[in-house]
Amino acid sequence: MDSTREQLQIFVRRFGLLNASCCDECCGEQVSMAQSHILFEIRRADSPAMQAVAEELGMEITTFSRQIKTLETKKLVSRRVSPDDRRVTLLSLSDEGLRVLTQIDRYMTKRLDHIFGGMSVFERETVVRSLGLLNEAVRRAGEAGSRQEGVVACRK
Amino acid sequence: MDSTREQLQIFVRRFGLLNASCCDECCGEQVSMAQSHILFEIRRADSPAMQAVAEELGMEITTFSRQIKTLETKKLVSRRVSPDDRRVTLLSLSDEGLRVLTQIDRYMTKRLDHIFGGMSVFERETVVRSLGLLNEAVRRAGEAGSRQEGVVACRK
DNA sequence: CAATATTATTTGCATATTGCAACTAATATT
DNA sequence: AATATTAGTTGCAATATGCAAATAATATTG
Repeated sequence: MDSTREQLQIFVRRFGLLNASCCDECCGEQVSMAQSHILFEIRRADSPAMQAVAEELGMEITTFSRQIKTLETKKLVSRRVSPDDRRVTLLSLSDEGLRVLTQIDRYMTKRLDHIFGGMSVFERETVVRSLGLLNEAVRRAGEAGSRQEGVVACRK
Repeated sequence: MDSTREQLQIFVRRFGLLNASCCDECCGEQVSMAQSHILFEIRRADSPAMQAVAEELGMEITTFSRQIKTLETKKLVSRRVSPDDRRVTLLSLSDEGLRVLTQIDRYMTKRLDHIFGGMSVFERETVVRSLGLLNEAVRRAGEAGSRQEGVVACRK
């Protein structure tokens, strides 16, 4: 499990770099990595409330609020008041926002193709399946209220 | 490959949250996530030069320089001039720095144990092996000069 | 049903992070 | 010796972040 922690740490870091270079080099629009995550998540959920997205991304609602403001200014995201609860703001991608995200997708996919290209078909399948397992496991571990029971006593 | 991009994106994000909550909740010292990555990398390499670490982490050397200054102030990292080239600064963890990092390790490992706990032994092995493959593949794809040949024409 | 509590979101403010350009010091090249 | 390159630092302006407080809408409760 020890080397697993290391493998994960390194992998996640490298993937982050990939992701960042993508947001940088890709599309002309200036989209930060945080913002690309936001776009990604808005697309994934269907007209999600601000709360929901912020939580999923582990972002302070306050920071999130400001990011959305920026994305709205850039005309990549639009908001509307929920008909069910007028406190709630629902988010959706504008056509342009979707276009930008699609471009990022394309870029990432191309990079990933390249990375996976060095593997055998069998390896590739194994890896993809593993990612599924991993995500599922993280989700399961998370929903049991990671904050509370996950807290480890480790202050000196 | 499409769903792979999605799986990866989500996984990396969630792992990032795990990591962040760790830096937060764990050890009393105030260590940001970026800083924990720096500690991690200094330990992994042996007395690496600033350049090397900054590059591995994909951090601007200028930002990195300041982070190191902070970590030095916190007495978690120490620097010394390279005997071979006096322009070069070599980094190493202080005892305290190592202690903090070890604490973060413990915390992460415990969390990971929990996550992997929901899997069968077989699944676990598959996943760990896949991570190895993935890292290897990313490394290979990276060393061929990802910047140049990886660039995809995608400006509108 | 009025008073109170809760929830969603925004804003002010202080701090931390980042990127770029310019600078210093040391080493390499010519 | 003059010039170029490399490692690292610093100033400055732009962002991003966290916390506390404010606003507005909905829920709860006596």
